[in-house]
Amino acid sequence: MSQAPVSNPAVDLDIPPHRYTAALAGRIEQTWQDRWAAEGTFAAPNPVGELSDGFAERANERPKLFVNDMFPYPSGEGLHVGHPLGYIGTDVYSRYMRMRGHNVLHTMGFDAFGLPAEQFAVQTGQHPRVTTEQNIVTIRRQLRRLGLDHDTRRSVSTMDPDYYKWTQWIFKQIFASFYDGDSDRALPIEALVAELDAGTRQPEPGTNPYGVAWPDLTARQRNSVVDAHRLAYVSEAPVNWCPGLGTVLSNEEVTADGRSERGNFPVFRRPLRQWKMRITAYAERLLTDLDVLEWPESIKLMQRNWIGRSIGAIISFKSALPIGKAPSIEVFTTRPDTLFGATYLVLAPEHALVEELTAAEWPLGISASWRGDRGSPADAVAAYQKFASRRSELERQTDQRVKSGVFLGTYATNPATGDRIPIFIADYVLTGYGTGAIMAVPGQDERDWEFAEAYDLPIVRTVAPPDGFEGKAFTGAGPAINSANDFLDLNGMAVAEAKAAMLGWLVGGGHGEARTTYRLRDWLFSRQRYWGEPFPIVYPVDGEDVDRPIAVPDEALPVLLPDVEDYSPRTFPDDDVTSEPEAPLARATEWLSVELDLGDGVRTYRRETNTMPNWAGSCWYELRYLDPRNETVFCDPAIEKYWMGPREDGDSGGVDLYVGGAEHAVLHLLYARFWHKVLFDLGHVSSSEPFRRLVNQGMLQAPAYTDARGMYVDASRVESRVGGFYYDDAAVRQEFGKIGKSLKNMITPDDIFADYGADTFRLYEMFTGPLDQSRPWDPKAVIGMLRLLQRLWRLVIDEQTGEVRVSQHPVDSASLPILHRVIEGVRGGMESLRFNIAIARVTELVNHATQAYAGRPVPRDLVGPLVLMIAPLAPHIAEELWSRLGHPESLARTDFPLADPRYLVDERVQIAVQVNGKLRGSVGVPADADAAAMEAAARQDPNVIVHLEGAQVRRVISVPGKLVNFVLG
RNA sequence: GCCCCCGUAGCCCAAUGGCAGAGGCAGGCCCCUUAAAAGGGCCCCAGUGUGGGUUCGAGUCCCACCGGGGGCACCA
Repeated sequence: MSQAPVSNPAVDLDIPPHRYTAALAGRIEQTWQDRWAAEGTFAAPNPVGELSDGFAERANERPKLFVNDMFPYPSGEGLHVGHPLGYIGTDVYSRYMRMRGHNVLHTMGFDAFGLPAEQFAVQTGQHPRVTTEQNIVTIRRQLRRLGLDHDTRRSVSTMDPDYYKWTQWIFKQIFASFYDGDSDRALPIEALVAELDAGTRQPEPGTNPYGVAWPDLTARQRNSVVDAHRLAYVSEAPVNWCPGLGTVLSNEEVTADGRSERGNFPVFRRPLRQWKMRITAYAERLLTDLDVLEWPESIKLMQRNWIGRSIGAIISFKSALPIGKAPSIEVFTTRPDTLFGATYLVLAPEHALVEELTAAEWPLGISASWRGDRGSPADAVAAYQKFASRRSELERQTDQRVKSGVFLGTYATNPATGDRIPIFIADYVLTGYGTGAIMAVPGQDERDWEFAEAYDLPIVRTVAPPDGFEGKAFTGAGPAINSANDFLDLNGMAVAEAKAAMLGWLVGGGHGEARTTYRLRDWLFSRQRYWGEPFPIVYPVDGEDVDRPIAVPDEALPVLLPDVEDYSPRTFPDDDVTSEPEAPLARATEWLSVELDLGDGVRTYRRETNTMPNWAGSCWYELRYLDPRNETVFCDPAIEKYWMGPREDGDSGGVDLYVGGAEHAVLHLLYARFWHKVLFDLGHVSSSEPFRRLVNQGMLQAPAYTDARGMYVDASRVESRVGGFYYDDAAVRQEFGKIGKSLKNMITPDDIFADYGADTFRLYEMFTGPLDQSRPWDPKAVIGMLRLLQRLWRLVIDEQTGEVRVSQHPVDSASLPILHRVIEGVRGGMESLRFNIAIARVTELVNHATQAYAGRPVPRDLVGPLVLMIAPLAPHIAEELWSRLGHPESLARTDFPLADPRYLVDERVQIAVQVNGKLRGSVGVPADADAAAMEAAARQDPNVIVHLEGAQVRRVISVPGKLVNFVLG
């Protein structure tokens, strides 16, 4: 590597030949990027295995640190200036911590599967792999140009078969497991089968629909029962079908107004046979383990809300059907105390008991509204079910929540009152929550009140509203009323007390039990798309186990994504409710059918044609970074333990610092926690959480401009003049918004590299505020950081000769306290991720040195620490100056400067003197002056004497080193 | 409708409950320059969104409201 000084070509005679310009910065930066790559400066050694070279020198006896960014989706536009905000933040932090002696792992990969790549590929007619690979090349170049300290050996891409082989392997692990409620963890499915065979365990409720016990089931039935316990399973259930995208979506991918998060298409609920992951089994652990994570409270709150724990009771209502078959209806309620006010029941339209509970004909005297104007209950129910299924979530919103439903013609008995109450179906009750059925208590529930008003049902208050209450349903706290029978009297009790009393009575009488439910639903895991991981699943085409999903053996992994003629998904008109999903892989006719010997001879199987959602690859990528080339295991346990293992008892372990956008609060971050916990339960990882500490970087907003018509104009062509902004001499209006094509305000890092260099760019992005705060990108303010680097450069390098101009003299005594205070401040800023403060401190020192040593060389002992302090922020210029100061080695592992405490305390300080809290003077005292000495000094101040004149001093507040306050009485 | 975060100079941002300003941009003046500026220096600029409260003392803690941003929303 050439160490010949780089200088400016003599193009402009007026600029000093060795001034730090953007052009010079660019040459320095690329030189150092080459050198870092050639020397493997940022290679983080593993304790064992292929990447363990250098562990003894670089890692042994040192603490480790695993810093990770949410990896990017490689879109066609490359990066804009908003993307690197977090990447630079983790880079500064990891460089700082490396200088603090840590073995730091920092790398970057690509979340390469997903919808946009597929859509882009369809548009351009190229294979998504080709376009995605091109995009990755572009982004890798941009990341390198930023000077990030990535260990590039560890980069992964989720579309790489060597990577998705292990995504499929983890899927198999999940598929081969069930959740054991007794030990509260996932266990291998074999353990379940063994216990069922031994009779020490019964199938979970709802998993054995055959009406006979396990020993009497046929082999096929047993398979079905076992499969229903798996953590990854196939089920026929209402799901989010999005005709506009041609695929089903998970709940997390549907917005509150019933549209797809991507593309904003309407979403419909309809029953389809799909793969799901039993994330609900982990609801409680996903909730409680949030407590130990160092995450932003807002993100924890969003996850808590999403998981949505409700504590309440299951209550059983007997139906009044004719002799023989009278099923009980189980409802979930958080307010068992209001049971005396339950005047009707409501089932979701899709509830499993609806058919059974539908009467043959209407009882006498039923009003037309209850009957839905139909001749028979069966007609009314069928019509209503059809109506409900055809309504998109969006329509349900826009209907202003007008309540609708029909009567089944059947009654149930309120176990507390013994009253006969009607059973309805209505779409305000949701299938997937609780038991899909409710007891309606209009007196204490607004929704039930509205329905009761619409259908003229009785309303009984069981909680006394306060005097003067004029509302309808009363949902607040108050004493119970109208709540007594021969065996139970709740009247007068407060809500909590009444709940407990009611629950005791319900349990004693066999009418119900305590129950906690969660809003979280199982994760819909299959997609009808091409560009994703194929499932490692096949189905026998004939025989006893026909159509049973079977995992292919590990040796058959990866199941490669086949090439198909047409990888575009089959999409439909947005509102085509009746359309059916159609997987592109079903067109790969040769791939579809496979001959395998899975232990019972060679047979023919058909492959699963759904693909995994693009969240799958990001559920575990941080683990693959640790051991990216391992061909026998997804990650060596010893390596995982080293980088991610718990630090002490009770610690979750996980990535030490994870930085990314808040938009993944309940998608990626919840799914990744779930997968990680399964891997933990099965003994594959030692950490129980993937990300110990999370920081959300803020969003960068850039100026955008609208013309008189309100249309966005190209921001790069807008000129700023006195009195406003102009585009082609026409006045335009400035606003700030998300950077991107739609606002025509794209700014790419490449532009900034060319105009200022990467170090200036890095400094600017870190300077505008704390990492977690959103801020505007002000194109005109970038120059300030270039000026800073120019001043720093001038302290070390003579702009005319290019010679190093530092002196060997000691730092003068006036500069020492400043130097050490700055060191202290920079450390504080680095550690709290408030790099803006670190930069301000460095600027202070640069400005001080510039003035204090104007016209004479700056001492080496001042410049050295200065260069090291700016190194994490502006690593290229720091390396260059460090090298020119005579150090042959990279500064990446040089100790970060440490403040000498002797210089942090002043000998004398100015303290404020207040009288009644108002500033009246200022006096100098020795820094270690005690309260009495400070008070004595304060009393000497002429202005203070005036204010104390003739007054009674009631109290004196003395804060050492800060102030004295006289409180007059 | 409910929940969370944020309001400090023209702008971006600092300030363990203790003298509101560290740093940068913009603006003004000066130096360097034939000239210019992406060079250097100096200067100007707010009483902390509003109203209460706690305190000797509040930008900081508490309450209410206003403004901005985000999340959730028929979840029993």
